[in-house]
Amino acid sequence: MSAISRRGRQATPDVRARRIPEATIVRLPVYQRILSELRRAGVTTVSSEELAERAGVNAAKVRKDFSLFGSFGTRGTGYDTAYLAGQIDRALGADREWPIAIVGIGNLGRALANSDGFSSHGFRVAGLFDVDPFTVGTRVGSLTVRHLDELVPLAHGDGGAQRPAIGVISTPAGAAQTVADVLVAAGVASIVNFAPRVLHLPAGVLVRYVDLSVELQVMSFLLSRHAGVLSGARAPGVLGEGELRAGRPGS
Amino acid sequence: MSAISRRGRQATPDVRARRIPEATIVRLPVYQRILSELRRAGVTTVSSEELAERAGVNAAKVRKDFSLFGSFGTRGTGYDTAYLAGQIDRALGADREWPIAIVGIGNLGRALANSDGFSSHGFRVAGLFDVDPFTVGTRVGSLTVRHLDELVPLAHGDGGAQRPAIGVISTPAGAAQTVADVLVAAGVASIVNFAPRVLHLPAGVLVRYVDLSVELQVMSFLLSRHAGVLSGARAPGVLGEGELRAGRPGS
DNA sequence: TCGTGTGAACGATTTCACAGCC
DNA sequence: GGCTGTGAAATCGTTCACACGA
Repeated sequence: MSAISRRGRQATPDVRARRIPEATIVRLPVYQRILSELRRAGVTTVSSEELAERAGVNAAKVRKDFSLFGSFGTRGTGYDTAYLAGQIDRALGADREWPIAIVGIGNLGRALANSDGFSSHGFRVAGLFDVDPFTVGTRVGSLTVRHLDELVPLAHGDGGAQRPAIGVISTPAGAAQTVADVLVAAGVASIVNFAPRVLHLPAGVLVRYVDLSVELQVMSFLLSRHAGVLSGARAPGVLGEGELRAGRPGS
Repeated sequence: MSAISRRGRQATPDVRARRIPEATIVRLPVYQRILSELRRAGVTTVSSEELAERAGVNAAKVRKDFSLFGSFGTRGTGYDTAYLAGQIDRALGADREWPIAIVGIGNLGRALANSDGFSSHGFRVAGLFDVDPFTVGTRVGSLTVRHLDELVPLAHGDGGAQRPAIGVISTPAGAAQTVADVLVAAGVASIVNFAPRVLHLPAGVLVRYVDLSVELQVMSFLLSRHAGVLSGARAPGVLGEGELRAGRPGS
């Protein structure tokens, strides 16, 4: 029960060891994007207020988010856009190289392979895999799609030099668990799963889920409640009037 | 300051008027998916424990989530899978019809148009729009891609009968704001934006954001911290050892 | 004076723990 | 005896409000 034995408690004010809320991490890419735009426009300094406005959050949140990583701003002036961008990159690990393997080269896999978000911030699409004989061998961007069976030997050859840091699953739901097993066998310990399936994996493997239809479902929930309000008793939904800007950016 | 004037406060225990945490709503689709699998497997009853295990959350959360909508279970037995599934559908508005328009028919738009998540739970892809002359006129599934310019007249003709309930933006980031403006002009008051851009919209328009690369960036954050741990001082990241199952399903 | 950085207050969500019902 | 439903406690995240430094 000492200050250090309890996870999350921190006796030292050492910024590098502070626990960062997941909510903060998710906002960093949004700030980063806005900083890029500002820098492209030649803006060298920005206040938490201005940044908050553009990100659709409030200024206190912006300041608190950054303060978790250190003191990046200048009182009375604001934040230096270039310096701040560099610090966010460092916090997100965007200053390293993260080779990605995408498994499942349907429309979604292709969209991901070609997307900016998968080819910047340190990410590099390093391998594309599928099992469909009509897909294997085709080219997507500058890469040729290989058969999934090649993944394990590839990852173990060469002392693991070709092993991807992150595996992305963009297959139909039915194939997701099998693909995950292959990724684990290849020694890939971080998986981002776009298939709507909860994966069962050995402890120590990191998984993050992206479900393309959740936000649609959240929307239908909100619309139903709204409709309910229009046609009957007042029912406060998730959101009250006035702050209808929901979803990720926007508080 | 009365019980009803304060948003979120509720004097009445009326279940239909209770404020539902967004965190709960986001979990409902996951429960729903698991229930479908169980039902297909012929399972008629499930305990909160079992469901929690499969969803990667804890049992108390499952029970609390459902209790917000009413008492669906039977003490000593568990939940009836069919009945529970029906209740979740009702809560999510999946018992109504939600016509969707997808704007931006690249790989992502095509993936969404063909995905199960956009053709079940009450959703129906009702229109596909783009501005690229090589894309307009092509068929995707059973629909022909139309020019974005057709959206506004279509939505206003016929007394609004053809107006989509939800607009989905799957264009490049640069086009997102313009498309959003068109959707608003068409009278579409709910937007799900897959483009990495914060949208500026009139009050009253609901927006939800899906950023395909955030989870990748969260992953690189986690991996950096991990690497930091391996090569230096102990730093508690977002997650401690033992509960590495992060991302959406999984607490 | 202006705007950051941050304790402290607040609000939301999760977890605990157990009473109540089947 | 087993499992739900739920107040109460604990935890986590947001917002306030102001001291402090440029």
